[in-house]
Amino acid sequence: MRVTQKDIARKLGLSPSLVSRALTGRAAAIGAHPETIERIRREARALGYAPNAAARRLRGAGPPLIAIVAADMEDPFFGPAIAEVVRQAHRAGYALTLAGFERRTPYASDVDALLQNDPEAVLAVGSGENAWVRPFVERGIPVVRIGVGSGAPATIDVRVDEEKGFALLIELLAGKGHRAFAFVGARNEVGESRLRVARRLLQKRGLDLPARRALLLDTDVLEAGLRGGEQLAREEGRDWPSAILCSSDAVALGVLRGVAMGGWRVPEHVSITGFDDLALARLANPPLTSVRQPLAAMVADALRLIHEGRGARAPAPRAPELVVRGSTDFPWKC
Amino acid sequence: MRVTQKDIARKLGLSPSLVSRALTGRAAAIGAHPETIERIRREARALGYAPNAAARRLRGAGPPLIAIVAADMEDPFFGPAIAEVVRQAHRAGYALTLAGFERRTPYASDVDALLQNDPEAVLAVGSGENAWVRPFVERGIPVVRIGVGSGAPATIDVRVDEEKGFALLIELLAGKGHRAFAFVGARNEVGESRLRVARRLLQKRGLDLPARRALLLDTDVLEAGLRGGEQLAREEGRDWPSAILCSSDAVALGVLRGVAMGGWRVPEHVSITGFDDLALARLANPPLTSVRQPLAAMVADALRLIHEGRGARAPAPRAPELVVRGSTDFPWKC
DNA sequence: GTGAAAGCGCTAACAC
DNA sequence: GTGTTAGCGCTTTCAC
Repeated sequence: MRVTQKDIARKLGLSPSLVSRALTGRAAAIGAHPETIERIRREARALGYAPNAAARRLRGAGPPLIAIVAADMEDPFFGPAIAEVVRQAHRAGYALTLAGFERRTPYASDVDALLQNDPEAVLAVGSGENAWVRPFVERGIPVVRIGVGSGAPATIDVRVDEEKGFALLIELLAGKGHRAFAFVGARNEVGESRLRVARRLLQKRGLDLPARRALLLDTDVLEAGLRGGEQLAREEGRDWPSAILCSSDAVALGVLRGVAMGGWRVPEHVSITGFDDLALARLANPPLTSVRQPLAAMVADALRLIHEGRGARAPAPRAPELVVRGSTDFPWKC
Repeated sequence: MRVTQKDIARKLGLSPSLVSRALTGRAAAIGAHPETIERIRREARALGYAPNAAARRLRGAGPPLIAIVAADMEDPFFGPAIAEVVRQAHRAGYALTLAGFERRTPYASDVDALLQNDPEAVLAVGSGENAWVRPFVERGIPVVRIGVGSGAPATIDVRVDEEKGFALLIELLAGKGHRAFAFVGARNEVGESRLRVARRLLQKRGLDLPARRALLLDTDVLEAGLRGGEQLAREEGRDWPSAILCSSDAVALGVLRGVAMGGWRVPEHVSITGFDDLALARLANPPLTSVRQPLAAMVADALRLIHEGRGARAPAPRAPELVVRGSTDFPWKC
């Protein structure tokens, strides 16, 4: 049997309420005997007492709960992102519960499990579709997303400034003389959003992104990069793209491999860029030029929004930082 | 306010107990009026009722809880591993709670949070040190680990057959004519365990693994590979190792980059192998020869052990499967 | 076939 | 300074 406050009270000949007060620090304020408090504390430690989280929550006490929704944990972005969420949430005194959705659009049972835990807020990590959000909104539970949400009802999104990010990348590449661009991503919210942004920025410079070079593939991110890279490298004619923008580092890793399979060398034949700047980007061959997502700041934003509660509005997108590595160079070096 | 069973009962002019029975399916067995049951169900749906998990747990009802402990979520192994755990646990009807430890040896507060949730079992994902396990063992809560645990008290470990894995890799390499081996890993349970295994197997073939080529670095896995690879590539003399065994794919990705920085080409100058066969292994440049960890089977083993409860004994290690890719070839091709 | 009542462990308002 | 009591939402005897 688990040790309860009642057990401690009985053993010490005191009342459960006093034990509760002593153990939650509310006793001194009330004016309890310091010595009694100490006795209680000691006994609790001796018996290995741990408060029952379910009872606390039922009572409305205890730390507020954040339900984390992770849409695609196979994506290398998620580990670091969730790690950061865990770190910060823990420091801020939140309890966490994890829901991994098997499919990108969750089953009802996934959502139910979350609802039953009556979270203070839901934190969706990564981009995705929003239909599942409705029951939470109806109950007044804020749903904050780190990433891009699509569809109704809207989530409160903490975003990186994709406009800024691609502007940096395109400036770098255009400055080196690149004129023929391609884009590869997975067909999901991130891919679609970033393709839109990249295309617009290219057009502003009078650079075209023809449909056959704007690839959104219906697979996971790693596979999308691989296939997209291969597909581009197979393209006939001599007007190959000299630079490939990718929707994320995970995609870019696949593209690096894909174009290598097609016989292209990076960056001699083609320059490739990522987005996010995962730890892995530095280890790619060649190391990946990318744009660093300020993850810690974004998680902090998200927790602040959750703290603010229902009326919170999405903050300004966070500016990313260009990280130039070996995967980009002048076009057609050889 | 949340909708409770009492609300439904009041609205329908029934008692809370009948509502409870109807909603948990225990009503028909007792012999309640089918029509009443249907009315209750309908009303619950109409009001958007969701049972309160805290109340259920307090009562001792509701699904059993597994606490997941993830030691190092930045390691690319964790995303896929946790994804698999979530999938299977969900199907088996377990609720999950996540504890991310900030440090590999957790703070007391991390452990406390877990204890307070009174889990049915703890599932440690990935290898690590065992000191934090004591409070659970004392309370009779089984701690199952997917990976290698070190120190007391022992966890129930679901392991891949490392002996078999390295035997396959070494056989492949030795068969190609490699005689000079090196090993790179991070200084943690996985690295140490796999180095031991690899060294023993090499010795059985009369192959030496000199200390200067058996590298365990005090950093995270990605960084360990990077530094280890660089260090090996800097080695003077002409008796360079022709093959580098890595403790995991994550390490091998770093080594690929590290040796490239030292000017070595893979596999022309040196062959490199991973361990785990992450999705990323296929995308490395060159693609990584590795050994596939049967993750799904191992997670299934872990859940079975949890189901069996206290007396469970560790199952036989699962045999991995060799996956040969481009990072291994004959020695000194050029 | 349905309801009343007790209790899971904890906390807080209200005694004394 | 400390104890008594009620109740969070749910399930389960036990009674009718």
